[in-house]
Amino acid sequence: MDEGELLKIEDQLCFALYSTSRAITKEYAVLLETMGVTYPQYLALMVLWQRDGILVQDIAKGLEVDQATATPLVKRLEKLGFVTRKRSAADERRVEVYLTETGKELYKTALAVPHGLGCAIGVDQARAKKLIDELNNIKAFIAKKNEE
Amino acid sequence: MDEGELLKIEDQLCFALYSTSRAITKEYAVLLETMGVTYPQYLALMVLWQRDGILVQDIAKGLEVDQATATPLVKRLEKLGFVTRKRSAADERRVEVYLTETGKELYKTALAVPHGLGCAIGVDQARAKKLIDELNNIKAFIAKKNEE
DNA sequence: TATTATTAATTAGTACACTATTTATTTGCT
DNA sequence: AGCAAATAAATAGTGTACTAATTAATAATA
Repeated sequence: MDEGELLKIEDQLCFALYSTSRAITKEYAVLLETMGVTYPQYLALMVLWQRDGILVQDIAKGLEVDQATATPLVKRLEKLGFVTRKRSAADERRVEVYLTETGKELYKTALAVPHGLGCAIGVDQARAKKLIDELNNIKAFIAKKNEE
Repeated sequence: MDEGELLKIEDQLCFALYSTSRAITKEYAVLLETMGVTYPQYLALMVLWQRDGILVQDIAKGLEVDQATATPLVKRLEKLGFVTRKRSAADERRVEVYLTETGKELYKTALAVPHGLGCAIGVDQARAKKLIDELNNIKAFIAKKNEE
C-alpha cells in the first residue's frame, strides 16, 4: 500500500465499523419504533430482562458504557414507564433498577426483533457468529493491552 | 438457539459492532490527542486531504453522516484553525471547505496514525481487509434494500 | 415570466457518550 | 472511635448523530 492510499477513509477498519454500526442502528430504529425505545434503551432493557433489580453500574457494564452514560439512560426509561429506580436499603449509595409490568410486557414484543433485524441487514446466524467472534477478539485484545 | 438465549446482548452482532466501534474510537482518541482533533474531525480531514475545497455535503457523504451533523463538525474544524469556509460565488447556497496551511501540515502527523492504531487494536492488514469487506457487504445490502 | 419545486446549509430539539468533578455513603485502618 | 480511601450516582461541559423544520438560492416548468 503506497503512502497516498494510507489515509483513505474507505480502507480503514475503524471507519467500516463506525459507519456500519450507525447504519444498523438506523435499521433498529425502524423495528423499535412500535416499542417506543431507542437502540441503547433497548440494550438496557435486554440486560434487565436477563436479571431484574440490578444496579445502574451493572447496566453500564452490560452495555460497556460509562456510568455517566447509564444514569440518564435509566432515567429516560423511568420516564417512559418501563423501569423504576430505588435506593438500596443496605447501601444508600446504590440505586436498584426494576422493570415495571409494562417493561416486562415489552419482552414479548422484543422477541421478534432479532429475526427482523437479521432480515433487515441480510446476515444469517452463522455469518453473524463468525463476525461476532472476530469483533470480540479485537475487544479482548484492547482490554488486555489496557489493563497493563 | 432457544428462546431464552434469543435476547442476550452478547450474542448480537449489532452490539458487537456498537461496542467494538466505541472501543476503537477510544484507542484513536489517544493517538489523535497530539493533533488536537476528535475521531470524526480526523475523518473529515482525511476526506479533505484527498480533495480540498469540497462542499459541506461532500464531507457528509464521505463520512456517511447527515448534513446536519457535518455543519457543526466543519465549524469546529474552522474554530481549531484547520479549515476555512467560503460561500461559493457560482452558487450562493454552497459552502466550500478549504484546508488551511496548518490543516495541510497536519497530514504529515496523521500518516503515523493508521500503523499506530493497527498496533493498538492488534489487527494486521490482511485481517482488516477481510473484516472491512464483510462490513461493506452488510452496508451494501442495507443500502440496496432501502433504495427500493 | 411567474410560480413551483428542488437544493444546500443551517437551526431546533432530543438522545447518546465521553472525561472530569462532585456528593453522599461505606470501608479500612490505625 | 476517628479519619483516609474507596465506592456509587449524579452533575457539568463538550462533541457527536439523528429527524424535522427553516432559510435562502437556484432550477424547472406551465
